[in-house]
This record gives sequence, C-alpha cells and structure tokens, in this order.
Amino acid sequence: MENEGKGLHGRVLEALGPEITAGDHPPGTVLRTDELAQRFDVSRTVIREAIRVLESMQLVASRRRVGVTVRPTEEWNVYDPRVIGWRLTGRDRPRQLRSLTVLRSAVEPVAAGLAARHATPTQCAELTEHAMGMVATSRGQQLDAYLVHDVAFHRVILAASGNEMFARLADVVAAVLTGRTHHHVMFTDPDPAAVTLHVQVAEAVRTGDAGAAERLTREITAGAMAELDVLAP
Amino acid sequence: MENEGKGLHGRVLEALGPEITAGDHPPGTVLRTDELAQRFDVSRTVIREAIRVLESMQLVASRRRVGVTVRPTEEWNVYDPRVIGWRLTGRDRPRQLRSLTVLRSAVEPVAAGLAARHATPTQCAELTEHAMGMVATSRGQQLDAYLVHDVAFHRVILAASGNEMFARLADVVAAVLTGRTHHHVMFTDPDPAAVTLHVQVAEAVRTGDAGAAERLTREITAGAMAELDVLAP
DNA sequence: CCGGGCAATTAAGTATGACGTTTACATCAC
DNA sequence: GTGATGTAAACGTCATACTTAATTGCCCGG
Repeated sequence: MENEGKGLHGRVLEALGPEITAGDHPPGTVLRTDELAQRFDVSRTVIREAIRVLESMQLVASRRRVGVTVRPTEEWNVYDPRVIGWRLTGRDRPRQLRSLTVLRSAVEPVAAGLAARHATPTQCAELTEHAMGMVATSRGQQLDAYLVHDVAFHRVILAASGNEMFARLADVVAAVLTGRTHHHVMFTDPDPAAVTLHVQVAEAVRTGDAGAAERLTREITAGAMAELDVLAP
Repeated sequence: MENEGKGLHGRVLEALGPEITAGDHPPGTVLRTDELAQRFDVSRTVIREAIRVLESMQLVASRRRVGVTVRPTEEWNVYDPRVIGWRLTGRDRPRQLRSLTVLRSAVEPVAAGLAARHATPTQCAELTEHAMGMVATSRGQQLDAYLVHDVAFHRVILAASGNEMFARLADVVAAVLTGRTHHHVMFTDPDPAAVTLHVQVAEAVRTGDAGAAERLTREITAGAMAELDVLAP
C-alpha cells in the first residue's frame, strides 16, 4: 500500500484535504487546531503544519480568535496537483473531469503545434513509437497497455512544446485519460479513428507541420469532449 | 507598503520564495532549518511552517539527515499564484511572461467560445461596458485607465466560460496584461485593431456566436504573441 | 434606548527545550 | 573490495508556556 504522506503532518493532510474538497466541511466551517490535534492524536505543531499547506492551497484561511475557516470553492487553488487528485476521488469527480477535459481541449492542440516546431529527434521517435504502440494494443482487450502508450504520447507532446506551463499539465492529462479508461467503457476497444489521429499527429510533428499537428490534436480532444457528453452529469 | 505575509512564517516565506525562484539557491542547494532560524531570528517552528509551504509548492524537498534541498525547476508548481508572482519579479521575468502568454493564447479563445454560450446577460453587459471603456481610453496617454478595462474584460470572459479552471487564470492574465503595459511601450497608445477586436468579441458573446468569439479572441492573443516577439529575450 | 468604548476571553501565533527517528557516511572486520 | 556496524547530523515530533490579536459583551454616558 502506498503510504502517501511522509510524516504525520502528511497523513493529517491526506485526511483533511479530501474531506474539505469533498465538501464534508462546507465553506464557512471553522476547524479548531486543538480539536484536530485531539482527533488525530498528534501535537498541535503537526496540525499547524498541515494547516499551513491547506492554507497555501487556499482551501482554508486561519484567523486569530476565530479558528481555521474553510474558504469558498471559487478561491481554491484548483491547479494544485493534490487538490486535483482529491477532487477526482471525491464527490464531484464528474465535474472535475469535465473541467479538466475542457482545459485539455484548449491546451493540447496549441502544445502540439508548438511541438511540431520544437520537438527534438528523440521526442519525435518517442512519439511514433507510442503511436505504434497504441496501434498494436488497440484491439483485443489490452486497454491497460493502450493507456500506457496514450498517456506517454500526450506527455511527450506537452514536454516537446517547450512550454513549462504546458509540460506541467502532463499529470493532469494522465489523470483524465486514466479516469476515462477506468470509468468509462472498460470493455470497448478504443475508437479506431482516435488511434489513426495519434499516428497522424506523430507524423505531423515529425515533419514540422504545426498547422496539421494542431488541427489533428483538436480533433482528438474534440472526440474526448464528445465522449464526455455521453456520460454527462 | 504592503506588508504581505501575515505572520512571521509569512515573512520568511516572502523572503525565501523569491530567493529560490530567482535562482539565488540553485537546485540541489541544501538549506538547514537551524541556519534559517538564526538568519531570520525566529524559532525553528516558524521556519518549519514556511518550509512546509515551499514544499507544497514543490520548490524544496525536506529529507532527514540531509536538510531542505531545492528541487529542480521542472518540478516546481508553476501554477501556484505566488510562484508566478515571484518569478515575474525575478530574473527570468521575460521567460515567465512568455510562458504565460502562450498559455493565455491557448486558453482564452476556447474560454471566449464557451462564454458565448454560457454568459449571463449581466456578464454580456459588463463585457460591452468594458469594451466601450477601452475604446474611450484608447487614445491620449490613458494607458492606466485602459489597462483597468482590459483586465476586467478578460476577467469577465474567463469567468463567463463557466469553467473553474479557466476562471482561476484571471489573475495570470491580469499579470500578463499589467506586465506588458508597464514594461513595454508606456508611451504608445494601444493598437486600434486590438481595441476593435475586443468590441467585436463582446458582440459575438452577446449574440451567442461561439465560433466568432473564439476566432476573434485568437486574433487578440496572436497579437499579444507577436508583440512579445518584438522584445524577445 | 442607542451607541461607543473598554475589558475580558479565546484561539491562533511564537518560543523553547527535549527527545525520537531516519539515514548518510565512515569505520572496521572479513 | 565488500559488507556489516556504529555514529552523528539533520529533520520530525511533542509538551508547555507565553504572546498577540480579534471577538464578544459588558458597562457607562448620551
């Protein structure tokens, strides 16, 4: 078992974070450090360090004489990987997946266009490799193997864009792809059209055709959006 | 003077964060909590809380027996508003501005398209209002007033998209626009074409023409990218 | 009855010192 | 040279006392 959260404060964080993002403590709720210390059977010091982190995520605000108040949802740092993770395992997972897919549909095409200009030969090779891997695993219940290549493919695209902000979204995209596979149609093979598009994107990047890379990737993400509408909340 | 950083740990954070993001402590550098406590003349408790926050930003990693090590740049949480702010005031401000502008050029057109579908009448009114404000202040050294409308305009667009991830980028866009105005051409009036485009975007959103809104916004961001190339690092 | 100011109370913030725990590193035996 | 072992250095945790600031409510004057 992955014992995430290295120290005690980490464990407190991994307990409180999901509770807050799931809405167990609605915005406006006040938490007292003493009570938390009692509840988790740790010292106030540990609680305070966990609170500092939650505060840096804008999940809570700590004020003297009143306590630690849960902040309204709109103020949360929704780009923090841990917040994203917690929300993906929580109640409004559908909403979160939708948000992230929309973000993805905005970012990835532009990233692919940039990748067509900036990708190194190595990255181009990796792209075609993973596209081929997707082709090879696209039939016959090999969804897990397919997913690995799919994730890797998009990770290379984002990295090859040369934009650090894009590159840092790789984990988000991975989460979306993984979530889709594991929640959606575990028994249906991937859409052949999507597989073809990935191959074409790899080719467009390799030949430096930014326009084609962007357009093709837009088709991929549009497909993902359409898929999402099928099981809309 | 804005004494940001409410407690002692906040002040330590506001001192250490910029130092790290500016590269004063290159990746791999080790900081010791004791030394920091001495340097800032505060207790180790305070230092530890600041470190926890830096750790949650992935700026540093704290390991036993070795100390607090600065992590490589690629692992930083570059979406954390404070990290963005620090980097914008630091050495590689140009790089950062560039990254953010690219991100903007990916996100805003899609957001505008969504806004055309989801914007409330109130938001439509605000859009036209600010577009008009931009027109009114686009001539004769009123750059500050113009900037206010510009920022507000884009903030409404991102909020009206209905996507929380987009909405949370409003501050980033504001920072880019502000930075551009204050560093670029303080004495040149805004590009008339850009002003017109904003008016047209407001109109497209009002009439629900998603395609036009997206296309026009893409022109705006393309203009911003082009501007950036003029004073490229 | 209302309003302003003063004081009490409360919960977070800080300081300190002690101890626990992990682990890099050097030393020693084989 | 390799592996086991020991040691010390740094972070991690705890308990406690004290400080600070803000809320609350009381009290008094208008």
